[in-house]
This record gives sequence, C-alpha cells and structure tokens, in this order.
Amino acid sequence: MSLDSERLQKLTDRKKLILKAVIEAHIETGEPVGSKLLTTNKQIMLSSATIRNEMAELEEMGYLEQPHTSAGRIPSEKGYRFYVDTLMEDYQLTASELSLLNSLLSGRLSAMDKIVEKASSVMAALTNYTSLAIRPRPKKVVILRFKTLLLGDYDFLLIMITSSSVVNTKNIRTHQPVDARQLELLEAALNRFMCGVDINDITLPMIMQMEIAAGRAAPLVNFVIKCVYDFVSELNDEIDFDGVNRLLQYPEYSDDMELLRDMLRLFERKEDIINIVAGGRRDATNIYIGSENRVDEMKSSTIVFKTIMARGRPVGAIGVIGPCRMDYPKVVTTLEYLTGHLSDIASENVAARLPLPGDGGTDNNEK
Amino acid sequence: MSLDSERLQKLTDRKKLILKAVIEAHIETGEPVGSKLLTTNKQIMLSSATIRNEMAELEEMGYLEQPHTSAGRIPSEKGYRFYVDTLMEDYQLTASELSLLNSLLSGRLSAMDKIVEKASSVMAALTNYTSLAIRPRPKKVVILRFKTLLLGDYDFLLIMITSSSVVNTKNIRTHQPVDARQLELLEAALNRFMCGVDINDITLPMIMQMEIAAGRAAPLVNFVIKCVYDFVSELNDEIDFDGVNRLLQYPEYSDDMELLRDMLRLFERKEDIINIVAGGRRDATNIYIGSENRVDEMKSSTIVFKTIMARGRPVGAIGVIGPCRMDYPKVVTTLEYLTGHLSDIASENVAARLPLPGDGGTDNNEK
DNA sequence: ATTAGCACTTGAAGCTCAAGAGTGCTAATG
DNA sequence: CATTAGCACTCTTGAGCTTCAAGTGCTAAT
Repeated sequence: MSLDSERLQKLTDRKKLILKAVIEAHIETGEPVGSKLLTTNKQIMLSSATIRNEMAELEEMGYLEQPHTSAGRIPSEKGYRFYVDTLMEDYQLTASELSLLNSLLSGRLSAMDKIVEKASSVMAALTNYTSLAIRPRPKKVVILRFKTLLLGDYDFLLIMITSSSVVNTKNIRTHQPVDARQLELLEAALNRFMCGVDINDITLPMIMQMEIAAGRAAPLVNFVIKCVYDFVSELNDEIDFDGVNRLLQYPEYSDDMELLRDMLRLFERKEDIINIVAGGRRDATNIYIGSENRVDEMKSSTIVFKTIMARGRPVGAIGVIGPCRMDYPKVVTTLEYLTGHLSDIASENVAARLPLPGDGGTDNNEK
Repeated sequence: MSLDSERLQKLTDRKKLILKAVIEAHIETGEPVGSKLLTTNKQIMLSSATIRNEMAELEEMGYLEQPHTSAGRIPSEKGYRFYVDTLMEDYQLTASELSLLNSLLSGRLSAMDKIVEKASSVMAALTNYTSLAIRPRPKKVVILRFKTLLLGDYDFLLIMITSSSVVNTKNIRTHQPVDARQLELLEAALNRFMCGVDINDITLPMIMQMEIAAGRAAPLVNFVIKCVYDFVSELNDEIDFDGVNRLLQYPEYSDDMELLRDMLRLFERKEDIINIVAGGRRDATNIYIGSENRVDEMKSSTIVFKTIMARGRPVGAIGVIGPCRMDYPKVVTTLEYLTGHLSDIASENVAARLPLPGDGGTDNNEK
C-alpha cells in the first residue's frame, strides 16, 4: 500500500531524532535501549508508547534490531552507517584532550615514523580503543647512487641511495680479501649500469654486464645484487598496534573468547589490517563497520583510519579498532585533528628548509 | 616430635614419584589431581588411601595445595620449583618437531635479528605458549670512524661506524647550502676528535674544539652531535612477542580478564619483561615461576628464557611466557635445542669467513 | 605399613520461581 | 487522527534450592 511504502521510505525528522538517541545511548552503555529511557531525553517530548511505535518502524526499516522480544533495541549496522553518514555531530575536544594532543604536536620533531607511532599511542589513550599506526613503504624504488667504503680486509660498507628518501647501508663481509681498488671498480660498475633503474627491473644481462665492467671486482657484484633484493623484500608497510588491552574493557570482546582470540591473531598477522588500510581512500576518514570489512575476523568490529599526507604522498596512517558500538564522533574528531596537523607538519618538513636546527629535516634510514 | 621432623624433612622416593605424577597430570589437564586418578599410573602401585596419606604430607610440606576441601591437589610454586630442579626428565622431541626446528636452523641465514625473531615464532608454534625474542643493544658504543657523502645542495649523508658492528647512517638536511669542501672539513674534524671515543664520554670542550677545527663547517658540528645522541638513545634492547593469542587457550587466562589484561599490558609496556630477561643468567636456562618474578603482573605466570651467545657475547634471547602449569620438559628441551644451535651459528658467523657466498656474513645496520 | 570402607565436605550443574524490563496492542483522549 | 495510558504478554536474569559427583580424612581391618 502506498501508505506503507511512504512510511518505510524516508526517515522523518522525528525518526532520525529517535534513531540518534538510541544509537548514542547504546554507544554509551552497551545495553539495549528501551522506549522508557528515551523519554528522559530532553529533545524527545513524546510518550514511551509513541516512541515504541517509531522504534518498531525503525526496526522494520532495518535501522534497529531486537536481541529478543523483551529487550530494548540496538542499532543494526545499517543504523550505525546512517548515523555515521548523516546523523552524528562534531565532538568537542575537552581542554585536557586538546592539551594532550597539542603536547604531542608541538613536541620536538623527530623522524616521521616515530611521530606516527606516538600519535597512535595518543589516539589509543584518548579514545580507549586499540589504535594502529602504519608507516607505508614505497613499492617502486629507483636506485640513485651506490657508494662503498672499505672497513677492513674482509669488510666493506655498501651504501645505496634510492628514491623515496630511504638510504640503505649494508655491512658486507667477504671470504676473499678486498682492497680499495676493487671497491672503486665495483662502485663504478654499479653506478654505470644501475643508476636510475627501478629495483624490480634488474635483469640478468645487466648483472652480467656489470660483472664484466667490474673486472677484478666481479665476484662482489653478486653480493651487492643480493643486498639489493634483501632491501626491497624488507620494504613492506609496517604496522603497530597500541592499547590492545583496551579491547577487554568492552563486553563485546571480554565475553567472547573466540572473538578476542580472532582479534589478537589479526593483530599478530598484521597483513589483513594492512590490506584494509591500503584499500582505503587517502583523502577521507575511512570507517568500516562490521561486515563492511571483507576480513572475516573483523565482522563484528569497526575500524576507523585516516592517511597522513605530505605534499600529495602518504607518509603514514593512524586509526582505531573497536566494537561497532564505537564513539564515532570522538574518534573521528580526534583522528582528523591529529592527521590534519600531522599532515601539515610533515608537509613543511619535506617542503621547505626549516629555520630551525636541522633536526626537523633529518631523516634516518632505520626501517 | 622427631618422627614428624623426620617425616617432613626430606622427600622419600615414593613421595617424589607421587609429586611428579601429580604435577605432570596437572600440567596436562589443568584440573586438580585426586588420589584415584594416580592409581591408574603404572609406576605407582599403591591404593588410593596410601596415596591420599602421602599427598596430605606433601601438602603439609608445602609442595601441594588444595583449592578446597573436596578437590584434588594442585602443585604449589614450591612444588613446581622442585619439579623443575630435580624431578623432570628430558623431553624427546618428535620427528615433526625436529624437522620444524631444523628447517629453521638450516634455512638461508640472514641477519641475526631476523633469525632470533623467527626462532621465537617457532618456539610459540611448538610449545603453544606466548614466545618472546629479545635483540640486545650494546650500552657502550665507541665511535670508530665518520664518513660523509654529499647528496645535494642541502643534503648530505652522515655515516657513523661504531664498535658493536652497528653502522648508523643519517640523512641530514641543512638550511644552508653545503658543499664538498665543507664536508671534508667536517669529516676531518670529527675523525680527529671523536675516533675511539665512547659516545657517552663526549664533552662540551670536545665539541668546541671540533667546531674550531671544522672552520667553515662549524655549524654542521651540532647537527652531527645531535645525530650521535639520537643514535644512542635508540639503542634500547628490543623485544617482540609472538603467539600472544595462545594465552587464551589456558583457563588461567581466559577465565580471568584482569590477569589477561595485565599480561597484554605487560606485553605492550615491554620494559618489565626486558628487565626480567636482562637480569637473568647468560649461561643457563632461566625459569621464573609465579611470584619468583618481581613484577607483580607476572605473579601467576611463568617465564622461561635463554640467551643466545656468540663468542662470549649475547646476541639475543628467546623464551616463552605462560601459566605456571607449563610443560616444562618440552619448553626447556625445545629452548635449549634452539638456543644451542643458534649460538653455534652465530659464533661461526662472527668467527670465521664462511666458505659460502657472503650472505652468511652480511650484517646490516637496520635497528 | 597398607588398604578397604565410610561419613563428610564442597563445588558444579540443573531446576524452579519471582522480579523486572520491555514490548505490542487496544481503547481512550484532546 | 496523532498521541497516549493501560495492560497482558514475553523473555532474561538472578537467587535459592536440590542433587550429584568427586575427593577427602579417619578408623578399623588386614
């Protein structure tokens, strides 16, 4: 009937108000929300009976669910999604939260990796969820220059300067003595054939050419190639979690050992979550609620994350993982505050010479 | 009475046999062990009544405990301690366990840090407890040589070669242009005053002397000193845990959220466990049972660990953490097998040139 | 010295029952 | 005609109770 279809098509303002109230109450308490509780809400000037009717329709429309007949309602994933997309309001950071955030942001700048990790830890502390920090590694690396340095009769240092501002050094020990002249030959051969080459494009003919060019140093070429491959194989995005123990605050996890174990495994495997984050948008706050996650173990959890950009390139990402019943306003506000300011800081770092002592611009090669 | 004191002084062989049986049964099942169960043990040819009497005395002596009157007995910490010290027998590794261990040990050798981490993961898989891997960092670092490398108008690379086979490189960005001549001056000044110096012994006068010696490159000296200090401050022992989720297999943890949370926090803090391991003996398998741990959160857990030594110096440590009711024979055997072989491998690596391609001897500077 | 036998203790599991929370429906109301 | 008061109904939760099984300590017999 046209009445039904109309009724179930679009949310009236009153329905939105009630849905919002249900969700926020549930997020706070974790309990199903009944009609009676909502009558205490100042915004809703309705009797419990009217609210009951509205909630029944909201359930019919798929925004709410009932754990069992005599319980209140809890939000469905669709409910959370709608809340996140259109209902929720900005959270106002408290003075103490702001001061914690700013003490992180105004602190001594060191390597970006460290900042990202620290930011994730602040995130966990402020939101009370498990936080994550990702430091991305470029998948395309071009060799810019090789440099060698003799350390001893059997040892030399190989320095590889690549695009992506990463420098790799490797301490190589040989089983034949090496001398300075040999290293010169090696260096020359490497620089002649490998400069500007993508690491993944190294071919066997190139290696053979280099061995010829290296002359007496030919046996060393293989060592170097091996180092190069080791280097790329280490270039996986790195992820770290902070505040894993905080999951236990939420009955969603502490009452469900299986789920908890799944989460711990997920955190140890790392891979799945890296993939989730890698698949996200770079220009927005990503929120995946429950089964919106393709990963099975995340089916009853929510992940919220955002990429930190510096001059158009991602330099990291932070986020939180917790129950679907998550304090979205607070999480999103905190996350955007942090990533916004970190993006600015990182951009300045890369863009211009800072009029500070060089620490702001240093960038070491630790992985 | 003399009879009592005699009775309670030393364990008869029969008491030892019963104690051992109780402990092993409890380790396996996690349940309190009753006298009846022990009559099924082929080694013990006694009636349940006799066993009861013996168990009562073992309890009086402090080796066993009774959760409540009508339950069987569980081992006390003193009981576990005695078991570990004198009762337990060697565990025989199964063929599949051996093959897993050996596939790790005979695999391609790469950086020691990686091997230790992998070993820890194997440890977790074989024993079903949470495992830990520690890579120690030397606290005394002596500078051997500095080397610089010009990268661009505003960038240069600082290479610091230190004792302890660690090379540190730092990509420094300046706010004033630098040229090759300046770097030469810098390098000469650094090498003249800092070679052979312990990093912790750098004094202000030395810095001032260097600035004078560096001439036009004086402003760069401060950058370098800062890098040096950053470098030492990063030299903390590193620890990683594997198989944290395995704790949930044991009711000791899965039935006690508080304890579980304490453990997760411990794993995130890292510090406490690093300290425990740092305080252990280097030449033995260390076993700390329950309250033998000074750390409060470990009061109901056991940690077993052993250091991997290469030519007299520790190059890492691995171990496991689990309930006091731990399969000590299996853990100890596996741990000693691994650390023994790893020590050999590491010693060879450092000691002699291997007749292999250089990979066995490479040693990169990733932290 | 060992063991069979037995009374006793205690926790775990299952069962019932009342309380409480929340619903949906109906009829009354402004 | 939207809203609401009222009420019967459903379902979970927890307390109290009983029963059951496991295991003990003690005593008396071997």
